[in-house]
Amino acid sequence: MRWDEIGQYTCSVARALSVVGERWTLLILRDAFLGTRRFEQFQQHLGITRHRLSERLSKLVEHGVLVKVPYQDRPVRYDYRLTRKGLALYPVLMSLGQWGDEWMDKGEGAPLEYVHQPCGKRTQAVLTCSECGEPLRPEEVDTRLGPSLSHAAALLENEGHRDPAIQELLNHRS
Amino acid sequence: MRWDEIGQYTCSVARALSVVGERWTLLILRDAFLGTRRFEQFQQHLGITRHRLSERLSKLVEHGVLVKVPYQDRPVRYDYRLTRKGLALYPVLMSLGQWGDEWMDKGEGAPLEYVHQPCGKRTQAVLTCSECGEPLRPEEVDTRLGPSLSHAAALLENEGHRDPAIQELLNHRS
DNA sequence: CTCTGTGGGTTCCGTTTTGGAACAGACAAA
DNA sequence: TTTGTCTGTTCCAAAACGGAACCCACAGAG
Repeated sequence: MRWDEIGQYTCSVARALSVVGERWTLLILRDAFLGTRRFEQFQQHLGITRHRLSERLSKLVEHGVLVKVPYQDRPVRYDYRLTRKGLALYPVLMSLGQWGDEWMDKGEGAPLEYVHQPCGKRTQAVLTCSECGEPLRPEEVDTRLGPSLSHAAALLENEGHRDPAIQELLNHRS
Repeated sequence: MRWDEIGQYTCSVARALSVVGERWTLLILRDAFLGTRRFEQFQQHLGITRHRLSERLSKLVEHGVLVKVPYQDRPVRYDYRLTRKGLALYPVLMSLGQWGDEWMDKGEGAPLEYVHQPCGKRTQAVLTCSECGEPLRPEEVDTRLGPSLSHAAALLENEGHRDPAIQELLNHRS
């Protein structure tokens, strides 16, 4: 399988990465969350080549993660802004940042701090269960096939086929 | 700036990506979280080439995200297991998956479901404030320089220098 | 009305990184 | 002795990337 085909996996992580998994893309989005909107600014902050930047921005626009909003006519100039789909990536960026803060700080402490306006305190991002609010820990989460997949699995089974990837998943009960 | 230098940014997201930001790496880790431990299994599930897989696994081991644990002698064979550092990436993977579920499901619904054992319910991952427990929304979080960075900024300022990236951050108060 | 500056790109070309497939090595079981 | 399994490594063509130069629309200065 080639990297450009990962969007075809039946896996949400793979599908997500098919949009934001290329070099630079997540850094561009981090910058967008920090308020950057213009081509030049992205380019200066990141040191990415103009060509690459142009390519990445177009792809993000194509996938609806960013929109081009004109901020002047003649000559027409655009801001690149996060859409709702783009804003929904906030947890991804925060989690990455959090992990970097904790495990890659080289002993200097986190470069940035975050203050949660509603409560006014310095905050850290915690991933929690939507149902009970407790932190989600990998050992305490059971993964199982969703309706679409288990339906597909049953069909295959009836026909005597077995998708090895699905079998694996079913076996991962341990 | 070249991609292989992004670890030098003063940015936790960049530092995180310098370890897990290459092609395939996050997919390998997803697989690890689903229980995969052996070279062959990773290779079969992902369809990545053996060469690439070997390279990525070595890098993850080098950075302490995975450890090689022998599961038999003669011939010695290793499991690749998540370390604490690796397990700490769970929020990143879950957030990516969540986003994929919501925005890239092609109308089929999420391929996988998650049950939170302690409360017994199907769950979704929510990023919350460590202090008040409310969901963290990008518009409600103020970003500011951490102690290490603001110290560095002050030093630079004294000497009459200004780091454009830091200035940008200070200006992003909007 | 030419000259310089700015924002946002695109073109070209040499260098790196990938992907695919074959090959290697250590042993176990038949 | 042959076959099979697990974990790699080697080699080469194809794709992605980095750097630098170039392009275009327009604004404002001289």
